[in-house]
Amino acid sequence: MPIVSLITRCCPPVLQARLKRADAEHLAAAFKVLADSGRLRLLSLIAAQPGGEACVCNLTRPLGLSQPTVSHHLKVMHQAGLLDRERRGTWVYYRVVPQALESLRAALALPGGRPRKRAPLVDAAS
Amino acid sequence: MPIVSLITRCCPPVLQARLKRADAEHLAAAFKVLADSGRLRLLSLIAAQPGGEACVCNLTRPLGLSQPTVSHHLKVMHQAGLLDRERRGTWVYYRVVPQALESLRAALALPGGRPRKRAPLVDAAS
DNA sequence: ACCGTGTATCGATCTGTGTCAATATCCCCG
DNA sequence: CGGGGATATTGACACAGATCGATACACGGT
Repeated sequence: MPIVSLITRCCPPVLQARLKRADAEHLAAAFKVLADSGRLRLLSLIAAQPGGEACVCNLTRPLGLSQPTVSHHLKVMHQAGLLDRERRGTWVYYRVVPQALESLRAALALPGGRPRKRAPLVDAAS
Repeated sequence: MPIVSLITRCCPPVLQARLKRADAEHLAAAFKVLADSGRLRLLSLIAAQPGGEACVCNLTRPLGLSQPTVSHHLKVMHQAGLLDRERRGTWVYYRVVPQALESLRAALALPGGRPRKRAPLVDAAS
């Protein structure tokens, strides 16, 4: 089970309740995945690609990392649930899973923030 | 300059634009601070304390870590800008800096989400 | 079935860091 | 100003992980 799925279903926001040991470890594992500049650039790069997807061949050069390293990072993020992976012929395409980032974002929510249902993302003014 | 201050003023959300190398490194450094279960539990524990503050002596035992280790984690988070530090007599009190977590949270915002102004941190209904 | 290209794994290395015991520093109080 | 408790620093160690070259695997075309 990808680590971010665990986050989504079990971990309250850090500042909202005393984190249980296991929850803290899950969250830490998830943030560890983000705690690398190469991976962050990969996420950003993939998301910026037309169609929101990219194959490894398009990612190696702009990152300045070797192909094995890029492949390794992609694997880590895929296993964490941050990236979707799809093979099409010779190429493998990765795309960002927005909900994954969203659940990590939720874990950092401030306690004051209303527990509001997800609805009103569209705000009235503008 | 604390790392999260850098984030606040320079880094766009990861999925919003291609991250520059330097921005990616700053963000990674910030997430690295969160990528430890002990530190997450410290944050959570401090925030849950009455008054939102805690001295080291109140943190060592529930974490099950040695005093030097706890002190080390607190220092890391303080230098990162996640914790405020105040000495009162013999004791040192730490408290969470909510905007710090907020700016990290902002970095994970989805590209669709509107760039809403920062204003409504204090919400009307208590 | 082979070959070439794209991707993943392996093995090795090297840096970073979480951890603790020991020790130093700071501060209050008598 | 000396003692004791609270916090910080130091030094050492072990483990995790980022990186790369070499190599294995997968797929499509010929």
